[in-house]
Amino acid sequence: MTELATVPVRLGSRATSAAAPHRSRIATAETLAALRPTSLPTQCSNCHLKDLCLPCGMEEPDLERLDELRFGRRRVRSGDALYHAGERFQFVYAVRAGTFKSSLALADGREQVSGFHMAGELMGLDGVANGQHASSATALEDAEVCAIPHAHLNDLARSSTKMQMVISRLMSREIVREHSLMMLLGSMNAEERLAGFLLNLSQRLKARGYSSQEFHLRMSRAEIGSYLGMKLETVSRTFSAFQQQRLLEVDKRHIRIVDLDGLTRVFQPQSH
Amino acid sequence: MTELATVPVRLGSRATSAAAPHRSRIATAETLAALRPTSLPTQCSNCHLKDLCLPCGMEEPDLERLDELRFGRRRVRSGDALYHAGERFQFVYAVRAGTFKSSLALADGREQVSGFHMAGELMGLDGVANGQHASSATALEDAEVCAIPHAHLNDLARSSTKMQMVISRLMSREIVREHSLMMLLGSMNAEERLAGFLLNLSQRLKARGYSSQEFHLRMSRAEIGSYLGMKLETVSRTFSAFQQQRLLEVDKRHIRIVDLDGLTRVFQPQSH
DNA sequence: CGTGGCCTTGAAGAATCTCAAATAATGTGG
DNA sequence: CCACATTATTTGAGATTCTTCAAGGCCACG
Repeated sequence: MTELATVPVRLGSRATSAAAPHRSRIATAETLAALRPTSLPTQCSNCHLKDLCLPCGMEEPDLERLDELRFGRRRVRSGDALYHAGERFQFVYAVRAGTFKSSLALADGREQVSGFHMAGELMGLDGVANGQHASSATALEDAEVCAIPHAHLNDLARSSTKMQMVISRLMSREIVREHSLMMLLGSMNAEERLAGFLLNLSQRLKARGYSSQEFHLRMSRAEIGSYLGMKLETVSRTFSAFQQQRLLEVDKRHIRIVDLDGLTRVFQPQSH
Repeated sequence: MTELATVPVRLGSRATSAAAPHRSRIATAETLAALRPTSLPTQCSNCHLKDLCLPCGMEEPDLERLDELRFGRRRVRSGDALYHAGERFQFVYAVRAGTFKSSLALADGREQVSGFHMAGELMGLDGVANGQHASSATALEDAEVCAIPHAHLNDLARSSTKMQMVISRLMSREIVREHSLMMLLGSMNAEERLAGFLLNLSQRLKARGYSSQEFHLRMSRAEIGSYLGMKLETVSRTFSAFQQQRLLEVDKRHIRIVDLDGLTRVFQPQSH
């Protein structure tokens, strides 16, 4: 659990207090720990993640039904795998706390990271296709998930139109997510990719109530590089370049977005 | 309809008659035309694509239920769009004949191709997420699709466990497909990408009863390049390189795989 | 206080892209 | 059916981007 208490937030020295992070907290070990030890009855309708996770967009009659869903929670220590590629697919996992990476082992032993997942996001849906997980999921910090039996989820989907919509929408969202990543990989250079990555991260953190301007990366340069299709040295160089362009302030894994518009322009160079 | 009668198969001059294409036909305008004008009642259980398409893996009781699904067919002329990104999502489309590309228009006007689809494959599932199509689908040759109302599909899914499984499995398969494409884009060089692309195409053609060794590309070098994240000149050069390595014989869009093992080794350099 | 993991940076090399030109195939309109 | 415009493809040469190899720094941890 101690591996979470990494870089203490000491940006005050360099960060201007100007860009006031409104009603936002920086995602740290403490906020995570706060969610931890309680052993509530696991019910979606009470969950603090209900607007992000499975129940997202559901109204009372259906939401109630969702509580019929019985599932357990599971802690995963930093660095441990939640599941491995090839294992039998039984559960869909919803992240309660912490961050995960999805990855595949390539033939030659290298690893290809295919996604990062944070609170409220679902993992494992790629296992539906063949009944076995197509990728592995590894915790990047101490984490907790809800393990939802896929069979139950299916039962539930049959019981309500709304429920079914929600589930298939979640799967579709995964497809769309990968589409946009493909665009990133297929047609963008190093700066555009990293900018896109950071903006995406920033938005997702914002949606979770954290600061969208200042955050702590849970993944290494190598993992970012694998995800974005570039070498870790290139990731590092690009961070440095952004810093020099006064778009970011970078201190190891601590990132502060100084010029959001600028970063957005890097990501989407309008016309030519 | 005439735009289909493109390159007449005149490979005999260069192709050794040795590598006998067993029970296989080369996908041509004629085979396509053969499927055309009939106006049968549209039923999945009779469909010649039933082992590839929606009904794949379904047994009698469920298969029968599938025939309750009412949907129309639609012809799409070469170059025309079946749907555009942003349009309201109403139908899932199953390709009956012809080939499509999925693509997104980038901010700067360029196009990013995100997939190619052939007979028996479903298109449009990325629209479930937001109720509007996330990409456009364009016919690369005269084509025909079944337009399946998404609402009907959902009704059907609720009626049978098996049916539901099949549908969610299809969506999951899409996720897995994109995973592997991401790996292609993220960690492979030009030769590995093109080899992977050709091997994938080859397999899919084989599954449809066409020759896996000799086929006609429906897409341009630019489209292949966009899909694989490389420039059209690089695609062309890589084709030439493969030809020189005696892996392929290339005549414009006509491809013959001469050394399948060799091509596979290019794709998957074991260890290194 | 030394070790190992992670990150940064430099310099050289390789892969890919850009620009340019030539060729071939296709379609158009007389 | 021909001249002409158009598009797709191939190929070369130089520019650019990214990777590879190498070295050094920082930091947490034992």
